[in-house]
Amino acid sequence: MDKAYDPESIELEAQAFWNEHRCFDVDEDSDKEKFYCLTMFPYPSGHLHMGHVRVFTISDVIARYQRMHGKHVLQPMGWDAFGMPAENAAIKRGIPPAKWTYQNIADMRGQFDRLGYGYDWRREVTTCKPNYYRWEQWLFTKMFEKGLVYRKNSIVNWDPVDQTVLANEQVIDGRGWRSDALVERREIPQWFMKITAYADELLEYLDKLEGWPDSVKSMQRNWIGRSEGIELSFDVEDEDEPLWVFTTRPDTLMGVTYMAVAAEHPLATRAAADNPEIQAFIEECKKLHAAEAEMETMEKKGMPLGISVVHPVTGEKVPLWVANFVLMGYGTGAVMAVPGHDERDWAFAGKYGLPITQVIESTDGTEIDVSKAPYIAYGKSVNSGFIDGLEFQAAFDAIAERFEKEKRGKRTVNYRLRDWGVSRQRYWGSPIPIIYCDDCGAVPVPEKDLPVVLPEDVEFTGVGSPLKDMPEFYNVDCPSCAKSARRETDTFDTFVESSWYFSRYASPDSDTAMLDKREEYWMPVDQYTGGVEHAILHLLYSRFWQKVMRDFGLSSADEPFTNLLTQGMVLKDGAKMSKNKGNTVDPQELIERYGADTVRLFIMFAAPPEQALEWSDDGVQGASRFLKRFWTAVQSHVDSGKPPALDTTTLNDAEKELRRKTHQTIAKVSDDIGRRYTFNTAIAASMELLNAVNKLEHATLQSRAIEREALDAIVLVLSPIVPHICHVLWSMLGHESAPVFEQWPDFDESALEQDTIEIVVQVNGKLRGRISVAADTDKERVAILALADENVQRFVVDKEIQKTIVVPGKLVNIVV
RNA sequence: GCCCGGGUGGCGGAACUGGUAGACGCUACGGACUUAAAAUCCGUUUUCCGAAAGGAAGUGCGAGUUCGAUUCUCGCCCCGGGCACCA
Repeated sequence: MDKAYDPESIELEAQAFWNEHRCFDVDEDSDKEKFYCLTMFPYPSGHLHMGHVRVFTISDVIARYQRMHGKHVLQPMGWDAFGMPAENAAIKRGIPPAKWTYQNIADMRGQFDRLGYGYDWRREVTTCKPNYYRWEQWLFTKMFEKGLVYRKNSIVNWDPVDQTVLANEQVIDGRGWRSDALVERREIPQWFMKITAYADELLEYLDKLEGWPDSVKSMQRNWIGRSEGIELSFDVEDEDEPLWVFTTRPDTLMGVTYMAVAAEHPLATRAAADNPEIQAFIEECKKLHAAEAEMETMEKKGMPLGISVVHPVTGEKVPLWVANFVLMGYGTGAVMAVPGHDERDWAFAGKYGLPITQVIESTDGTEIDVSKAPYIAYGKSVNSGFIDGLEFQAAFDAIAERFEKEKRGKRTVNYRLRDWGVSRQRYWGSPIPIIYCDDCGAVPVPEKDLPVVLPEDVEFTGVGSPLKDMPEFYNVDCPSCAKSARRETDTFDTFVESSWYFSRYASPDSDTAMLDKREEYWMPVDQYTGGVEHAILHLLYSRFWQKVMRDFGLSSADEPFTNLLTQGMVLKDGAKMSKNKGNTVDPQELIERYGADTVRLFIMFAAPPEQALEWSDDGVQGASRFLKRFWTAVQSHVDSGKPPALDTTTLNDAEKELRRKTHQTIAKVSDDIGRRYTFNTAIAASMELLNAVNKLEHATLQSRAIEREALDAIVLVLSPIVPHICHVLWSMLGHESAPVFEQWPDFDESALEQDTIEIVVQVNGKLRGRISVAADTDKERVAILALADENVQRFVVDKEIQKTIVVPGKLVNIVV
């Protein structure tokens, strides 16, 4: 009696085997080529979702594939354990964030194991543990000493009712998500990391990241936003200090008809002092919340400040305005406005009746009317005195020289990138290791006092941070002068933890250093896989920290991730799965019903990894059906006894054909998994081969040998994707070893050769016939045979042939 | 608003370097097996015309380059991701 395919029992059997042989525990081995395969670690929400299943399966397939190529593969797992959801859960259920988080981690670990992922769990990293975050506190104090961190005022969303800082996500239509109160912008002192000091290197190295998708590199390039321009000063009437602005278009300088400053600019503050209307406008600006998308889409508004600014070339007076779209934190907090040649300035000038003048004309003589639309493109200067007739670069240089000579300006490089604000006014995060002393100022916590441990047993109300109500936490002595001082109660942005965890996996137990020698062996990560939503922030911060760690001598790697795979989201009914929409599918239920292999197979088959994946319950059925067919095919093959040895010299055509298909499939799957990461087409090719095996007629003894070769191949090439069933089938096929220990199969070049090939014949690019020719037929002969085709003749007769294109081995196109 | 993707049958997708559009899977329909159902197996399935052979149209919309365009270029529409305190 045949054994039926029972996913659960064979999956537990395979997993027990891997555990027993410690298959996925790896230590440093300098004799072997290492392969560090990593996924973005999950936030321990407590529930495994389809997005997790997708990303971890992709990575596990790559890890198992590389392993079969003889690589020494490290695949670790850990937890991005700090963050807001734990605080929200604490408010809702009254459980302390730490307790909730640790429980979730325990629950999720079991779910991961059931899916058969090959992790080295000895290296598990949990970011909310003091033995982890102490080292980022330590590096922060080193960065403090080196001047790479600093404190400055910055804007937050303030909920006046809950007395809490809100994340952008918690501001809904300008109101606090829980209180429904109108949110205010508030300036508070916060800690910043000087990522801008690395802007040029972060930009330059993008060109060296050949294993990264172009789209991600392009997004980072634009995010850093390097622009070359000139910083120049305008004198302000009745003021000693000039007003500095940065512009990338100094060639339009003569078209300046007004200037604008941010609401927080000192000139605006001064003008508001004796003008209640300006005061009211500035107040209104402060109501806007901090997201850039809001800034860009809001109605552009402004008010004249009653201050005149002197144009540095003409000496004419232009009015100074305050405008809601000028950002204090970007550039100098002031802009020169050229409405004739800038979209936003043009709209603003039109709205408030400010003059619009033309100072650039097109180089090709196109008519320009700046009263109808601004002319943004580069061109030739006009109405511009000493730069008249000059094109962009010449005008740029002429202005730069003049201002530099007069010491009123200089060439500057400006970045869109801003320094990284790492302070969070939240409880569930790593404490920032700083102590404030009235005499010594901000003092970093000395190394011997690290880590600053976050108290885990707290009352959590959701109003402010509990740390602010814990004198035993914040009352400390100044490390420098021993006077009583106050500990920082802000915590780090959780992006700090995720900016270096990848290195810590190499030395997770090191308690004397952040990283040790083992880091040298494993880093950089060879393959990093994660959601495309992290294309900018996480990946840029990680690159920055890697460079900082390198500069502190902790690592010799310039970049953390050699190859990057950004995976798309899992959708259901066209939308992201979420509890709010009620369109979630619980992976756990599916695993119980169909087994881990079916879930793995479906999620890899449904779409290529970079694309969004549309969930389909029917598709899961299909995956399960395929595995049953696969099981049955192997079983009936085994049941009919041991096949004879393969003798390739005596094969009939059908056998040759199947053998060709076997080797084509090995070649295709190797390329699809190893190079293209198109797991869906690799699976499709394997399905085709199985279909061909089932169709083979057993006319000779050799046919069973051919069938065995094909089945062996399918088991091996599918083993990274559906490792459990393949583990058992491999043993059913009589092999003593297990697929995890096997080498990836090679394909036989000679099996791919074909005697006759099919050539497609087109007339005027339209398919009109097919001809079968010997593989070595020359071009001329192919053209003649093509023309002779009956159906082709119908379209060629009575017409003059103008051209015949022959694509060897593929097609003939006859142009009439 | 800005930056980055995507748009192909009833559905998920394939077509890798400009060369046969729709592989593979799902659904639906028809058939076999069964008292019946499930499961399994066989077949059909882009649309239109045609009994068939075959023909016409067709990859979001509009143009262009080319012997030939899902693929390249330009313009537009729609959908998704990111926009610095969600992770």
